[in-house]
Amino acid sequence: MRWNELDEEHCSIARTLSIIGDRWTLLILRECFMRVRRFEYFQNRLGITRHVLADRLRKLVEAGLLVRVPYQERPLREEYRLTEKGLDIYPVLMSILSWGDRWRTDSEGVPVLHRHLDCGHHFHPVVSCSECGEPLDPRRVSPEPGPGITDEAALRYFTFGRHGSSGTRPAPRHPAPTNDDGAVD
Amino acid sequence: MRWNELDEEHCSIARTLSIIGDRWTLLILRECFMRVRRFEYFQNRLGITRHVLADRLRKLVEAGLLVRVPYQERPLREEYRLTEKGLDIYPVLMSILSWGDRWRTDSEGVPVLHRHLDCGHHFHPVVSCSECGEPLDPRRVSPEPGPGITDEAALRYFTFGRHGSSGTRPAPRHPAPTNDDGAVD
DNA sequence: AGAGTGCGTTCCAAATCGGAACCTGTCAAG
DNA sequence: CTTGACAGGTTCCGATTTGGAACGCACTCT
Repeated sequence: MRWNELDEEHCSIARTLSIIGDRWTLLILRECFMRVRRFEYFQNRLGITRHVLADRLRKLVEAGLLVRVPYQERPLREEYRLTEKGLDIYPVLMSILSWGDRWRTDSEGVPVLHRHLDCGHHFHPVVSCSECGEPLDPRRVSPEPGPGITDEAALRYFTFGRHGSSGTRPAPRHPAPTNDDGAVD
Repeated sequence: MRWNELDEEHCSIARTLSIIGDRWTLLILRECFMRVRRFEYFQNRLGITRHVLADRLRKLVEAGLLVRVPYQERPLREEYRLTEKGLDIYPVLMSILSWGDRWRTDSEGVPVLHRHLDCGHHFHPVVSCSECGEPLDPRRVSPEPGPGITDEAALRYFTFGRHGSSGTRPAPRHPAPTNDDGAVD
């Protein structure tokens, strides 16, 4: 599968990754949430190549996560601002941050704290169920085919095993879990 | 900044993206949560090049998100299983999925529904504050330097503008917001 | 007139990717 | 004893993408 076919996949994760799943895009969006809006500032803060930065900003505008808003005329200068669609990436960034805080922090402690202005406390983000409010445990979630899936995609995602040149085969038995090596799933 | 310098950044987002911020890694992890564990199945389900798959699996094992667990001897065959560190990526995947469900779903509806086995309902993930439980609004969160940041990184992240060859300059005034083009932040 | 600013584009070498073929143990069938 | 299948890679090559630096352009400021 080539990368530009990804946004035709019948999977919200694949479709989303076709926009934000590259090396620089999420870092650019992080800067946006830090109120960085201009080409030069993105470039200097991130150390990204100007060429790649121009390309990523253009793609983010095309995808509707950013808009160009003029801030002066003569010469026309525009800055990049988050749209609502772009703002809505925030949970993704915070989830990534939270993982990094937990798993990639050295003895010094976390690099950045986040204060919730509504309650006044330092916090970390929690992902929970919209219906009952409980934090999500991946082992307690069951994916099911939704209305927007095709038969072919349903077969691909919901039957275990291989798909492609060699035809369908019965799903293999999972061997009994041997959770003595750090494997937990 | 080159990509392999990213994990030395004093930022949990950059550090995390140095592991999962490439084209394929999150899709591989999505398959892991679907109980896919073997090389051939990853390859057939994702359509990824064997070369790249071998590389990404090796890096995920090195990073501690997956472990290799033997499932037969003669010849030795190992499968890839999520560790707790890998399982903890789940909120990231669900946040990405949720964005895709909201913003990239056509008229057909979402491709995959998720049922929470604890409450029995279809749900979508909500990211909220660990302290007060309210859903997070990015405009109501204030980042602050934490104990693990360096002076240099604090300067970089918390002062607006450019850093690098041309020296520090005063932060520019933000122009008054002109929210008439879809820009919301 | 000359320097500075902001936002790109162009050029080239290096790294990475996609696609296909090939390699290594092992077992089972003919 | 040869052949084929299977699982999990590795090797090779051409195409794409990236990093790094220089350059272009439309202004403004001194």
